[in-house]
Amino acid sequence: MPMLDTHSFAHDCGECPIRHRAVCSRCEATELNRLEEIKYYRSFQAGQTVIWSGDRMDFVASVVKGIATLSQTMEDGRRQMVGLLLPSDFLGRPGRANAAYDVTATTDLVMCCFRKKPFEEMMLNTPRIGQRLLEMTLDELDSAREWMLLLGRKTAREKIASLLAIIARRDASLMQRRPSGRISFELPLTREEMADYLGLTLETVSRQMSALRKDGIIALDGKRNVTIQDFDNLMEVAGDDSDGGMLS
Amino acid sequence: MPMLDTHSFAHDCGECPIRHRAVCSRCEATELNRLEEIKYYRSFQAGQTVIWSGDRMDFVASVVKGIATLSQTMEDGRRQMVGLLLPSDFLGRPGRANAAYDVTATTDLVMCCFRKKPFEEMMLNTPRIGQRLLEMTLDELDSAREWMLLLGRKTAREKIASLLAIIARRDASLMQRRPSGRISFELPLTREEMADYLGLTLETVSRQMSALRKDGIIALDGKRNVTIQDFDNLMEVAGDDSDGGMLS
DNA sequence: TTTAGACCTTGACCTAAATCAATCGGAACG
DNA sequence: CGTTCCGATTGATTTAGGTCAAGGTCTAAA
Repeated sequence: MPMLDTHSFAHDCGECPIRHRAVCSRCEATELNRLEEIKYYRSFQAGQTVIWSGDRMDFVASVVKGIATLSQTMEDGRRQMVGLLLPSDFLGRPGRANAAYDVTATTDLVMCCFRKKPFEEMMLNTPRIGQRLLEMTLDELDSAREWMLLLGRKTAREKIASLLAIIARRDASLMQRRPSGRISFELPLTREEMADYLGLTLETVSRQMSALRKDGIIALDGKRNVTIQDFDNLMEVAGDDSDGGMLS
Repeated sequence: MPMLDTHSFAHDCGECPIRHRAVCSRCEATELNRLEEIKYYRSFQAGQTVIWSGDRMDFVASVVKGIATLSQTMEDGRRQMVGLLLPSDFLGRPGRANAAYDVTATTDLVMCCFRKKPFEEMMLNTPRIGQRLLEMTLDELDSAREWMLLLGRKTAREKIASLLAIIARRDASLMQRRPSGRISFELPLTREEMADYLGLTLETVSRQMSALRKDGIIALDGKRNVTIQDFDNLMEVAGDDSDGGMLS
């Protein structure tokens, strides 16, 4: 999970990642020192729940390392993932007291947390933080809407291809290059998690992965290591024209 | 489409609706006069396209009257609605040049537009506008995520019930009361639009509406007038526990 | 009053994906 | 070195919803 940059809300934090750079690029030392005061770290093991939907949530946070998922569950157990939090992504909602989703650590996870009250106060004094947050929230909204197209209208095969494309694209962008041709990466999700993300069952996910392998679109090494034989080809299968960017 | 309140970004605009009140409740006359300067109105007829996905978009806007839909379309014509804009809802994305979705007027529509450049400048000087926008965007994100659960995991019957519940809830809230018991309203959407919204075909929508009628959950008068016999009962059918609030 | 054209409903049939069930593979552990 | 366990795969079968097709209903214009 490499990072391009390690700027942070706080002036000298070496761990919080890129997304916050815009926040601190014109930093005022006093405000940033305050941020430093209200900041603390929390770690979670893979599989641990960060917070349950409906629970009181008195912090906001930023993912430093690892992956977390946002999901909603119906009483009978049907579950839908509604977001993936990657390093640098923001969690929490200023101005709301309770969590709206279950947040779960998919891998080992480190979050940089800020107590909510002082964070909100600071947002008022430092408009740039709010502006950055608005930008990020709009990005997430676009991603969520792209995902709605996938959930509502794509076939199982297209869904799988879309998910693989998104992961590949993210991996490529961390290497600072356009995704194209052959790309390999390790899946950060189990089949069941993929299913919950795509609105499918795990059996269907498994079958479609096998089908894509048989059709030479991807290669599989073990369960987790995926090689995309040709990125453009995969995009074709995904039924995408635009280059949307879910994953947050 | 009644409105509770007609406050606006602009100090003395009698048409822009409630959502913006927080913006101008502490208004500084100078800024608001500037807003007045860059403001203009546009009207659309039912069925007209406000803007196509990918088109240059040099304004942001607020719905004054009528309903607009946001939708995404795949090359082969599959369409998914990703949002509904009701009076007071905001359209547009500060800091992005092109529209991300097709925006279509479902009914006759009046929008209050602001040229984007000056609007963005003003956001910098008037943090409260950005704060309000962040709040609204977070609400929309929650709605979108609730919709993801519906699209990914609910049955056709549950989807229809959910949509009816949402429309009923909105209607009730305009009357300033909690939805309960018997509620009647006029559907603002055709069967096809409902289908595009729910990730179904129009035939399935029609069949499920008939089924709900036969089961005594709803009554239909003509195609558009719906009476919910018992709201709590409908919620049961929708499979909802929480009282989420899509529709924006 | 007829005609035309949306929009909606209903039926018959089909298929993609869900469900149910058996098996496999590899890592962890005694 | 076998056993256990968890995740993944694969097969057989079922089913919810899609597809195709034939009317029906209402409005609006001729």
